[in-house]
Amino acid sequence: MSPPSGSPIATRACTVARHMAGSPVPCSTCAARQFSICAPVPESELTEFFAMSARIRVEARRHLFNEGDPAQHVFNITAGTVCLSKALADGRRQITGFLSEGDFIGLAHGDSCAYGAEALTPVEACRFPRERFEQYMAKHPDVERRLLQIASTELAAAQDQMLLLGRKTASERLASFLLRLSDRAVARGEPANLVALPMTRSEIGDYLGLTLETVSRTMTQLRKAGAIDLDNVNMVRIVSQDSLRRLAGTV
Amino acid sequence: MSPPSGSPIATRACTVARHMAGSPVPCSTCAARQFSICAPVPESELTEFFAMSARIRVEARRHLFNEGDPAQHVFNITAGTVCLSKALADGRRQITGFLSEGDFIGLAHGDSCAYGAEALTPVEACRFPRERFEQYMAKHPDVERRLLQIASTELAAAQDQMLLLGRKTASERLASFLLRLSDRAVARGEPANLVALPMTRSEIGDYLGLTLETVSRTMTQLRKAGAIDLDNVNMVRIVSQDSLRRLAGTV
DNA sequence: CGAATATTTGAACTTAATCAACCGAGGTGG
DNA sequence: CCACCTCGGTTGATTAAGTTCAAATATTCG
Repeated sequence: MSPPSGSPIATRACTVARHMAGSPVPCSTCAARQFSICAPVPESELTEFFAMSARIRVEARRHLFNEGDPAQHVFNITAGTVCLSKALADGRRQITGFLSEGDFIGLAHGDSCAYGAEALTPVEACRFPRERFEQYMAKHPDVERRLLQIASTELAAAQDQMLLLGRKTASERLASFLLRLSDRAVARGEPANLVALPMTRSEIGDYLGLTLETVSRTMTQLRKAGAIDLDNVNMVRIVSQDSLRRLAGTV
Repeated sequence: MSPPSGSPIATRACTVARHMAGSPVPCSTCAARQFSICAPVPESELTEFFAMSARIRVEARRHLFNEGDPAQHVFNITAGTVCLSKALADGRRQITGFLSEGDFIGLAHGDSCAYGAEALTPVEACRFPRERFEQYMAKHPDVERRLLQIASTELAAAQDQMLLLGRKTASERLASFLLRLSDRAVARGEPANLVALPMTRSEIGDYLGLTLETVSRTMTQLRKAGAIDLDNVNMVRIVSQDSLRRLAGTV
């Protein structure tokens, strides 16, 4: 499913940095990814970039950081799936996004993390000390510009999600969700009609503002309506893009 | 309510530009505003900035632009209140934010506007041609950096809103909303306990993912609970910050 | 004053949440 | 190896929160 991210890379040679070197060989993990921080950087400055990066691995179910932690690092995911979430005092939580290879974490930070980040699968990531990353960024407007692009894209996605959460019905939410995952799959060169769900029903619920039961029921509805099929619990086959799109309203 | 924004300013001398000149006199409309694009720019480059700005006025209920329009301009609001919204085909809509003096519109644009912008009150704004603004920005990393800050702040706000829309009850939503407005009021030097609502119940509903009836009923609840009082329909007096905060959960 | 618009309140209804039972796959230990 | 346990998922019955439809009351503005 994911590209061969176990390929021989020096432990500290993070994929972001490699890509930034402008190497003609596209980086195996972050190449052409929508959110990855890719910008050409002269070879001479690469050492500096290498020096501040570290490759980390996080087991499934472990947290990269928690809501409220001091914001010490920024990350570029190179493998696996991460979810970002905010919680209320009584435990209700909202997942604000699912991230995978090529996605960047570290925007929207003040001094402390405004959200938590949890690995849903085993995760690999490049980690940069936040402060040094920002100093570096200040010297490289290209990187800053790329980050502004990323932020703008995320903002647009957040607005779509607000429309979904505020105004869509359960089936519209789930249909929209599956279509987005399908688009993502296409963007990374996978077939459009086969959507993997690396997250549980409960996590989908926390993302869509529903309960896990409603997610399950709605999944069954979509199946009975002939829009999707479940190859297994976490592999959805989209049978009819059209009916799914009609069910979704938009996005 | 709003600061004296009718003070003598040359028609094309937009407040953003004035502030950017690093004038010791703080700009009457965008000074110290959280989202305003303020950065020191040498006097010599000011002409260029003036040249591309225009001061516009928009009547209440009129649109600055519609969802789907080609994205031609960016704006800095200098007076009045604007709402940004996205709609579904059948008319359901989600308001993604209320903006007022000092707020910037123009992030998250692709080639076309991802959302519409409507004046809720008479509005004044500085308008910049998008393309020229971006060229200018490219030459001034300071402005770009400021915009990244803005985007990050908006992203954090969007995540708060997702938590609100996905997981909070009606009274928690309304309480959170009033507290945010109160914080905004404080930020502009107004009293914390007196919150003006320049928008209708229906617009509040479209922002909070509720119907106008639920907004009205919930307002009554909060009043009966002794958390707020209604001086008139669009002026809320916060009687007990504490109970409001307790009702809100967070934010 | 009167029309138009916004708000409040009421009653019936709908959607999704809650509570609860059951199913099935995967892993553990006897 | 198999019984058992756990965890995630599905399905059912009931309930609650908020929507919808409807009517009455304020408010604004010409």
